[in-house]
Amino acid sequence: MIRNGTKETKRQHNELHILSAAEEIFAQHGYNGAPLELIAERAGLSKQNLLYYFPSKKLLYQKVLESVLDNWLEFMALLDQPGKDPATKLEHYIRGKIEFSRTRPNGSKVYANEIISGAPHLSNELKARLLQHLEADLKLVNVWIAEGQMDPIDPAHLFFMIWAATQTYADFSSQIEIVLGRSKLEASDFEDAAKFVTHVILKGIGIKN
Amino acid sequence: MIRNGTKETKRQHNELHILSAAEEIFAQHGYNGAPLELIAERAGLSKQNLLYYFPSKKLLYQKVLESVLDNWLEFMALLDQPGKDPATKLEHYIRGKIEFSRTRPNGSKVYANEIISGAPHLSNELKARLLQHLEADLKLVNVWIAEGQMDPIDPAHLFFMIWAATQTYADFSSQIEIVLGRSKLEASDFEDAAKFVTHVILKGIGIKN
DNA sequence: CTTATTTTTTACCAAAAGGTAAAAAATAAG
DNA sequence: CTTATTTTTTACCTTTTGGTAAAAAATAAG
Repeated sequence: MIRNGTKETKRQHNELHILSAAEEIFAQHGYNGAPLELIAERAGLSKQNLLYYFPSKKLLYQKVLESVLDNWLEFMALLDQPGKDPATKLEHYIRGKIEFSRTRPNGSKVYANEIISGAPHLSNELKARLLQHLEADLKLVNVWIAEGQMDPIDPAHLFFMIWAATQTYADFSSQIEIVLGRSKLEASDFEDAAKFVTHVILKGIGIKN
Repeated sequence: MIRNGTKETKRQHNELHILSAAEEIFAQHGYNGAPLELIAERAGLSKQNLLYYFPSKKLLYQKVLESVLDNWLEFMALLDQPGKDPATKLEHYIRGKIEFSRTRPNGSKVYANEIISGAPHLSNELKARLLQHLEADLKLVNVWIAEGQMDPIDPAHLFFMIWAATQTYADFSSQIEIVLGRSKLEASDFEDAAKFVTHVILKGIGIKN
């Protein structure tokens, strides 16, 4: 068995390339509508060669999903956001989510597709991980409410709104592009979005700052 | 040729039944993942018989999409909402969208899937219809801003937020169910959602009332 | 009752697509 | 250079699935 760096690096390189191609094609065509051949072509190899790295379509898809969720959860911890007051932490949280939509729109779309379909491929482990992270965030918001730093709203719905309002710039980009008259959303559009969402939500839940 | 009411009614009845089944199956499996046979089964007839009413899968899908969008646009006209002041009109608008999510979740999912995939089946005619309706709503909000009845925000982003925050209760229901610990969202959940979204958005854009 | 029309069923078909098996080629190790 | 290991290619195979053609059955018209 070969264990040196070079070999491992080449395999990893190929795998990352395939995962990236898969994320794009799955985002555009959905799980069922994405032929392995198209993913392989985008990754620059043959379907059979792709199957050598990922023995099945389902497994490839799950790896993509896992990678996306890992990335998504990075931005999840409200407590870990810079700043001390709720206003700063929430703004960073919202900006993190918008940034995710901007830099990884395909990942967002794959995830959205999966949830819309009833999350048939999402493992219980991933679901648990998501819930666990959210628990901590819900608690923190409840503390803020108890301290009178914001209106007494239901924290769960707050997160539903933040997720929806930020992800829409990735998932529904084709619609937003039409409305804004863009061929593709630009950095300034995402900045506008971040400002807007932050303003409305912070003010809307009565954050004092 | 037979032109009496009974015959026409039977055909229409079957077509509506098929459209309803298709909406459900397309929502759950996406366009490519939805076999005609499954739709036919759900509608209570054979695949070939379904093909008698809708000569192709694409055509069936487009009819579903058209029906959903028609329904969606009904709730679009901000001006037509009851009430005189911005607060009342906006609340009705938001509640209409939430009601759409509650009563036609499958339609919402089909539409979401279509947009996420880049709207490959959405005709220019439907897109134009959507834009036209939105234009009027954007103008109205701009008037409200000019009159100093609300903060000077970008109306387009306001609508993106309202759409996202309301549709999420249909499209992402599987995730929301997990977080709220429900096996299925209940009427009270939608009422909570309507109250929350209305509160945060009206307050967030500085509506005076 | 007979004929015309509509609806449903039966029998197929061709293309797409996921996956397998094994040979061939490339690469690394000794 | 020879051998072992990894990667790529070639050749198939099977199932799924959208769609067609025509016969059969049901229904309505005269």
